[in-house]
Amino acid sequence: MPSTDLPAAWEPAAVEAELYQGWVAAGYFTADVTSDKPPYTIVLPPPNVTGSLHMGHALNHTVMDALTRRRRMQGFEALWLPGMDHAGIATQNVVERQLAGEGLSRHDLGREKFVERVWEWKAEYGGKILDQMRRLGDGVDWSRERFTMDDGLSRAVQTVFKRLFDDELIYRAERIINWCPRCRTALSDIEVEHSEDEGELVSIRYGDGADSIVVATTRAETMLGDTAVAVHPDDVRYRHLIGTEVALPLTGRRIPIVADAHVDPEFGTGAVKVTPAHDPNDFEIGRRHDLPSLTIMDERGVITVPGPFEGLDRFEARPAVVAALREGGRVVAEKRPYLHSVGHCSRCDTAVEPRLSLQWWVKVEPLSRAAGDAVRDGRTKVHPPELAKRYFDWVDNMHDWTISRQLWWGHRIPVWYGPNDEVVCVGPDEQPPSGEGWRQDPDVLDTWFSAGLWPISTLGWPESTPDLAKFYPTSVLSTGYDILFFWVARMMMFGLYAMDGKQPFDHVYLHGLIRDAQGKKMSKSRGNVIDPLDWLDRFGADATRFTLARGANPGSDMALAEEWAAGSRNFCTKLWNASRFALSNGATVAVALPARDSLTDADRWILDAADSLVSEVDSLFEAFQFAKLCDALYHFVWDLYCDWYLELAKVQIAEGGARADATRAVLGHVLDTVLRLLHPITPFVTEVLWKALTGKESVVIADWPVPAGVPADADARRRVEGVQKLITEIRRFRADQGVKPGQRVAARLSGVDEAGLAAHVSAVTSLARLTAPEDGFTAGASLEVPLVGGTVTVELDLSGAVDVAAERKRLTKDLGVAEKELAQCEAKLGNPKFTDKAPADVVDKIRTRRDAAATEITRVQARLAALPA
RNA sequence: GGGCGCAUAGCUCAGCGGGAGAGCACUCGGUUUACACCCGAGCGGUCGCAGGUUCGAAUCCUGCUGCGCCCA
Repeated sequence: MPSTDLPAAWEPAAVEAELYQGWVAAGYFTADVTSDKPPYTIVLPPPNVTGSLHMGHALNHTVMDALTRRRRMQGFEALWLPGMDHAGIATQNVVERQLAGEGLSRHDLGREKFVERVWEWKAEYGGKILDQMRRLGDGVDWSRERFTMDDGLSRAVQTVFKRLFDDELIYRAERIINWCPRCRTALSDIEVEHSEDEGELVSIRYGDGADSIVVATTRAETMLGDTAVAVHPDDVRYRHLIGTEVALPLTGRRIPIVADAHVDPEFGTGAVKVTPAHDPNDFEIGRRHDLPSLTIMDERGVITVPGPFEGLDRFEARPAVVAALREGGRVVAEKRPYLHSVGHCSRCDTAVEPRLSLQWWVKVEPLSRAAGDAVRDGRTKVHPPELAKRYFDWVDNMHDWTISRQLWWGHRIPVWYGPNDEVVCVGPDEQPPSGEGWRQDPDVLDTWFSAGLWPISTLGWPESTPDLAKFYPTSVLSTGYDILFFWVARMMMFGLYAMDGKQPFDHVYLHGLIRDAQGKKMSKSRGNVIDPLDWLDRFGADATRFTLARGANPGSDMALAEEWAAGSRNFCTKLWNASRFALSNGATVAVALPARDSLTDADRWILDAADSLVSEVDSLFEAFQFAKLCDALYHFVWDLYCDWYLELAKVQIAEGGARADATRAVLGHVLDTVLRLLHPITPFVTEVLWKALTGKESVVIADWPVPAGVPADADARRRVEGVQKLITEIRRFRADQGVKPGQRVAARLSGVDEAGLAAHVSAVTSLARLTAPEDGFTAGASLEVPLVGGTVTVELDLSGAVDVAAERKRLTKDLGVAEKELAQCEAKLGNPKFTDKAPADVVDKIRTRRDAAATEITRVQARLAALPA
């Protein structure tokens, strides 16, 4: 029946792809660097080239898209810049696995061929996520898509490395680092995840007789590399042993007993074995006491000490060493299982092996201080602000950063070593030294090193490009709070350093983590992962996005389940159907609305509500309150526009003439406003509907709504709310009396004029399914509805027996509510401390409530008394 | 071990000094001319526990219990 071109149902799958291609083809997302508009920039935290879209991405992308789409509509030159990072370890792992399938290792290919192979892999399989972003509707500027291994970005990496090197903020040092024996590379602290694992604690006696000493360890095999035993200098138990030597079991090697204040005498026996090459604390002890460092494993974690354990993996060597010690009577105690903290590689979950090794480091202190200061002095604001503390805790206590990785895929360290131990760092336009004996450092840089440059390198740095001038600093960086340290801290450090102290972003928005319906973390092993692609297929992009945005309360995680997405899909459908109704009834978007005084109460009420919705959505957007703004929109569309205004509009349109025309204009105006407000969150359905409503090109480039600035009509609102209450009470009465919802009931209203609702009788009649009283009308039942202006009495002809029991139950319930209210109010007013100390307006309000409750009680009691027995 | 956060309706969460809210779920009724992905009406909470501050506490403070996260 609707006389519109709109299909009867909203079917996202049928139109989303085409709409998206249309937007891209129209160039809506391509930022114009020559524009006079103020810039608004978001760089996408680059997803991993090996990755595919998960719910965390979907949430983050929804946020960024909503922010940029709104700003674009507000007249900003909005740039949302996409791209990917090269993910050194992950990508190398993927390609090595592929090679392994062919029976090859990367060493069989050699470095150059291997890197070629990675590029081939990227061309064929990499960047799946980019297509998935299109399905989500991401309004990114594809013309500016970047990859961290691109020439320009690589140049940025080399440039900043050289600068840091020359500023002595990059150095090379031999230290204990986190080593992944599977990836065979160093990891930074942040790439190590700790968990409480079951292991063993073995107590071993070193030396014999009175001079022996017992130490405990969870990594027994490391005793092969012990070069001392340490005790606390004040520990009377061992004071006589300090300076002596004991024989290391199994090897017989003699090692000293040293005194070190960092040993905790309370822990275990108070004596610790010292393995400087395989433990960070021991390394420090070794340094203080000038102990040798014995490396006992190779890069795969295989024992290299000549003897019975040589060639064993560390986890095979551990029980073998314990067994040998046990055999020699050296094991004093064994505790198994023993729960202790173990570090794991964040990429492959292998237990990290602390390893002495020569690596490149960033001296972070001056950089991290600047990164902290930018937030401290408000140049960059963190949302929600509570998380700033966590940021400070991190950047203010940051350790130097290991940036070299023993990989082939990545930015190679631009340092050459000469035949006479020369070390030359080469800048981007410099020729590396050549000749006999010169070689480049074989390692590459941590992926986060290039990712940290992302906000500047993508805009063209180190060149002074127009993009950089126009779009830097960026406006917002959005990411999950779990990777605050990865993205935010590093981008801040490098951005500030490279851009002379200009912060890389004005705002940092940190969203929560996605969880399942029970609030549990999603994980493959739990089997509770929800695939956003599945939702995109089944519910559409808009529903997926709305669900995510609606769950995004600042600082807190969100639980997701299919029901949420179904609810959002229902919301889109509701919007669709409401729009079909409006359009089929001739809703229009006029240049100017009819004069306000020619409009009805309902018209003014919904226009005022739409106006305040605009203000509310605006301030919520500014505060990154996505959940609340979604709720506000949902409530307005469903509970105000659909449930009430559309129903009232039916009555007004039925009047015909100017009234109907004005109603069509209001219907269209409000719908237009709502569609534009919703567009940043649900771009697809709003696009189709808005084009149908306005006939214009695209809501993507429409103006963002602004409040009309007309003072709200409080009287109209009061009367509409009175009408609503009256209708609801009649419906309640009908339901209690078992009257079918569709059945029309003859009714006589009185007191309507006194309540100021004379103009609304037809609305009440229509929405409460009433008919005018005719001859033979019998007022078999009646109800009273107290309103602000007066009480309206409704007499109904139920043409049958009144359900007295139901009526008594209803009235009794009403009485109970009123009595409770009265008791509460009187308790307060009877307390002189309350009347003395509470603000006058509060006391007045309670008095008013008390009086209303008292009146209501009298009224309801009278009704109850009048009921037949 | 250090730090942080959370405990409000069956579930997921808002509210954070003056009348306990939302979505979903649930119950009842429904071919009402946009919509059953819907309409109408309902049910449901001593706001974790114990103290304290206040005329007044879900809301502020202290302690406890339970859960979660980050760091070591």
